Amino acid sequence: MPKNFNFAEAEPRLYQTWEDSGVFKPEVAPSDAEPYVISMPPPNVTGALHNGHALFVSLEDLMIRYERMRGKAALWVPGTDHAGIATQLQVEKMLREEGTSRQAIGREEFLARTWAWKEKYGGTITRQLRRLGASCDWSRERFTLDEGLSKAVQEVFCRLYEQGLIYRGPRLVNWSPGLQTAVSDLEVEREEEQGKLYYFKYPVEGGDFIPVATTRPETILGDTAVCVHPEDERYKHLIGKTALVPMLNRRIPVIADDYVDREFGTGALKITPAHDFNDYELGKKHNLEIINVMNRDATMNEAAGPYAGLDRFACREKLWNDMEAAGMTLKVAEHTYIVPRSQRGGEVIEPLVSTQWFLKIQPLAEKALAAVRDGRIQIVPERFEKIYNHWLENIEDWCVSRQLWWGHRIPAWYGPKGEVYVGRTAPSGAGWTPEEDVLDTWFSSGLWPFSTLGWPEQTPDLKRFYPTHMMETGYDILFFWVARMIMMGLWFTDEAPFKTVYLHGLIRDKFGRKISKTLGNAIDPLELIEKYGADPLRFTLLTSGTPGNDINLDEDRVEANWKFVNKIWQMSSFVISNLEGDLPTGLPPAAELDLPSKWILSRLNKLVANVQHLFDIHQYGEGGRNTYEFLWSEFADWYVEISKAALYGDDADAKERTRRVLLHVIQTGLKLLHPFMPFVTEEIWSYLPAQAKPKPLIISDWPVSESAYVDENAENAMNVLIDLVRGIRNVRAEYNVDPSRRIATVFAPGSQRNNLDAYRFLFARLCNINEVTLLAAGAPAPDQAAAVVVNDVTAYLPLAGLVDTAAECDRLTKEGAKLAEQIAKSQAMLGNEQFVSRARPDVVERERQKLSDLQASAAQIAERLKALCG
RNA sequence: GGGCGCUUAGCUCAGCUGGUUAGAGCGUACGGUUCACAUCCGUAAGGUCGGGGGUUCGAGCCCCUCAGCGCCCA
Repeated sequence: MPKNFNFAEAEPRLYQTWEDSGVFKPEVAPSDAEPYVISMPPPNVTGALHNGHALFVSLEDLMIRYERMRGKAALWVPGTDHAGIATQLQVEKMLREEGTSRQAIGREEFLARTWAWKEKYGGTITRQLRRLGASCDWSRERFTLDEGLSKAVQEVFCRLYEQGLIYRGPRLVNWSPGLQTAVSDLEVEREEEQGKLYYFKYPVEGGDFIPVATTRPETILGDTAVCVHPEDERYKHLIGKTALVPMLNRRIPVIADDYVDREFGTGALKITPAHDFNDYELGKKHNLEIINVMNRDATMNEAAGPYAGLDRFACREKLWNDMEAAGMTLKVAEHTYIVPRSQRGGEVIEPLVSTQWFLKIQPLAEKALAAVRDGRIQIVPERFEKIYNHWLENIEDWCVSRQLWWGHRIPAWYGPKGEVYVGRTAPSGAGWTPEEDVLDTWFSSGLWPFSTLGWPEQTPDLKRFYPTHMMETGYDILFFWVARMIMMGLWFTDEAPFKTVYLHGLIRDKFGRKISKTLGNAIDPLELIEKYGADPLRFTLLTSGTPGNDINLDEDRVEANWKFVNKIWQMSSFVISNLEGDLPTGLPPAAELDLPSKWILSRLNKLVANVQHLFDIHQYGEGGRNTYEFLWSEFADWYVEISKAALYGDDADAKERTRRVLLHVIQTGLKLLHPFMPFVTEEIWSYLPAQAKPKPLIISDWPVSESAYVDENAENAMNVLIDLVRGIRNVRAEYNVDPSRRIATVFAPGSQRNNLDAYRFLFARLCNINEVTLLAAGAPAPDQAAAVVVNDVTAYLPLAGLVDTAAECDRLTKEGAKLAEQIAKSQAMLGNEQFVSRARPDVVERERQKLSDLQASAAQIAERLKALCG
C-alpha cells in the first residue's frame, strides 16, 4: 500500500471504475430487491458547481450509497434544468458581446443558439458532480427540455386545461421590465428601503383639494379614484365629488372605503388599479376604471399624455417638477417602504396588467396539504411542515406563462376570430397562430420525480421506481419546487411523489455571512477538491451541521478532515501490512478474545447500533462524527497501539485473533464511512486481502450491530486500564519525567489483579513502564513514589529524586478534595428518596456504582496521604 | 404585524427520546525522531451552556419571559 492516499490520481480512477462496472445502476441489486429512489434536484444546465451543489450531492450520495449497501435497488436519477430565465440571460449576454440581440436574430435562431450553448456548457456541471463522487445512474440522465419531459409538460398543461384549472386573462401581475416577462409572486423579493413619500394636493372640482401622499408619483397618471375613510371628518364632505388627475385633468371620483388607514400619510389614498395590487382589489370592489400608463419596458405610454415615452423614474422626476411648478406639491419626506425587486437581477418589479396564463391551484394544494397531514409525506426537520402548510393554505393562482423564448411553449393556438385552442397538436385549418409564451421553469420541474421516469407513458421504470423515496433539497425551494412537485405528483399520479422530504440549509462563510459576489467570500468547491480531495469536502459538509440549519463552511475544517482521511489511510495501512498469511474470515467467538479485543468490539458494535439509529432519524452528520471519534480516539489511539504486543509477539493464536479483530474493525469502519468518504474507503478496500473483499466496498453489506459482542464488563475493566495509563502519563508530564525514560510501577491492584497481571505489557507500550510489580494484599507501598488512583487500584511510580513529598501531598490533597466533592454530590442524590424511587433503575444503579468507585478512589487517596504526609 | 431558527471553550460547531465530571476540530501553552501516521503522538489551560423565572428527584435539552442576531410570510 502506498505511503499516502493520492486522491488526485485515485478519485477519477475509482469513479470511472464504478461507473464502468454498472454499480450506479439499480440493476446491480437482485431484480426482486426493494427499490430506493432519489430524484436529483436538477442544477441549471449552464450552471457551475458551487457549495450548495456540493452539499446536496454529499447528502444524496450518502443516502444512496447507504441504501445500496443495505441491498436496495438504489436509483439516483440525475439531470439538469433548462432554467429559462437564467439561461436565456446568459445567451443574451453572449449575443450582446457579439453586438447583436435575440430580437435581431429572431426566435428560431435564438433557440438554435441556446441549444448550441447548452451542448457546449451543459456538460460542465454534470462533470463536476462526478468529481464529488455522485453515484447516480447517468444512463437515466434527463433534461427538462428533453422530448419525453416536454411531452409530460404538454400533457399536464392540457389535462389541467381540460379540467378547467388553467385560464387565461388580463390580470395584474408582477412584471419584470428588464426581462420583459411576468414573474410569479415567489420570484419577487420585498425589501425595506429608504425612499421618499411625496405629499401633494389632489385638486377637487370646485376649488377644494385633498392632500395625498404616494411613494410612486408616476402612478398618479393612472389614478382612477381618490379614496378617503367614510368616517373621516376632514374629507367627508368631498365624498362623491370629482377630483382631477394632476397635469392630465382627467376626471375621477372621490370615493369612500374603510380600508383607508386614517393615520397613514394624509389619510387619503390615490387609487391606481393598473399599477398596485391593493388598488387593483379596491378598484374591482368599486368598479373603477383600469388605466395602464406603462409600457412593457417601464416607459410611460400614451395614457400618460405628455409624459409618454419617459422612463418610469424619469417620469417620476419630471411630473413632480411640473406639479411643483403648478403649486400642487406639499412636501417630500424621507420614508421607509417595501420595494419589490426581482429575485434575479434585483430590478424594481412593476405591477402591470397583462394577459397571462394562470393555474387555479387550490384543488391541488388541498391534496398536498392532506398528504403531509396524514403522514404519507414526512418533512425533515418537522418544523418546516408548518411553513409548508401556511403557504399552501394561503396559496394564490400561479401565473405560469413567461414571455421568454427558452422553455416549454404553451400548447395553445389562437384562431382567426380570436378563439383559443389548447391541445396536444396544432388545430387543423388555416389561420391559427401558436402561443408565443413559454411556461415557468418550475412548471416542468414540478413534474420531475415522475416525468424523469417516463410519465405519461407507463414505462417499466415508472412502474418499478415510482413513487420515489427521498426528496433532498434546500429549504429555500420548499415552495418553488417541493410543494409544487407534491401537488403535481398527487394530482397526476395519485401518489405522493416521495415519502420523505429532507431539507438542508444554506452554505455560508465561516462567519455565517451569506455567500456573495460583493463580499468575495465564495469558496470554490473545485479548489477545495483540488487541494484536499473530494472526501474531506464531503465529510466536512456532512458533519458541519444539522438538518435544516445553515452551515458555516470553514476551510480549516476541510483541512482537518483531510487529516482524518490520512489517518484512516495510515491505520488501514498498518493493519493491512500485518495481515500476511491466511486468515479465517470473520471474528473469533467473543469468549476467546482478550480484554482489549472484547472492549474494542463492544465499542464498535455500540457504534454500529448508534449510527443505525442516527441514520434512521436522518442525523447523518452525528453518525459521521461518532465514527470519526471511534476510529481515531478509540481504535487508533488505543486498540491499534495495544495490538502491537500481540502482532509482534510469539503467540501465534493470539496474533491471529488480533489480526482478525483488526481486520474486522477496519472493514466495518470503512463500510460506515463509505457513504461519507467513498473514494478513500474504496481505495483502501482494494488493498484488503482477497478473502476480505468478496465485492467492491460500494456494494458490500452495510454493518449490523451484533449484540453478542457488546460487553459492559469488558468496557468497565478496560476503562480502568485506560484511566491508569492516562493517570501515569499525566503524572509523568507533571513531574517532567523525560518521555524516553523508562520507569517502574507498583500496583496495589485491588479488584483488578488478574487484568493488571495479564495486560501488564500494555503499560510498557502506552506509557513507557518497563517494570510492573503487583503488591500482595496488605503489602506496604513504596516510598518516594507518586500515586495514581483509579477506583480501588493505585499505581505507585517510584520517582526517586523527582518526587517532592510536599508537592505530592499537595497534589493528592487536591485530588482528594475533588473526589470528596463528587462523593458528596452523589451521596446527596442517592440519599434523596425521590431520586431512588423515581429515576429509572439503571440510572440509580449507575449512580451507585459511580459512588462506590469514587469512594474506593477516595479511600486509596486517604491512605496514601496518611502514609506519605502524616 | 404573524411565524420560525440561532445564542454552548478564543474561533467554527456537535450534544439524538431530560440522567456519569458538557464534547470535537482549529487555535493556545508545554513536551516528544520507540519501525501506520509530524497530514503524527502525549499533557494541559480554557465553558456560571445569552439573561431571568418555572416544571422535575434531576434541565444545555421541557415550559414561560426578556434581549441580541438571522430567516420566512404578510
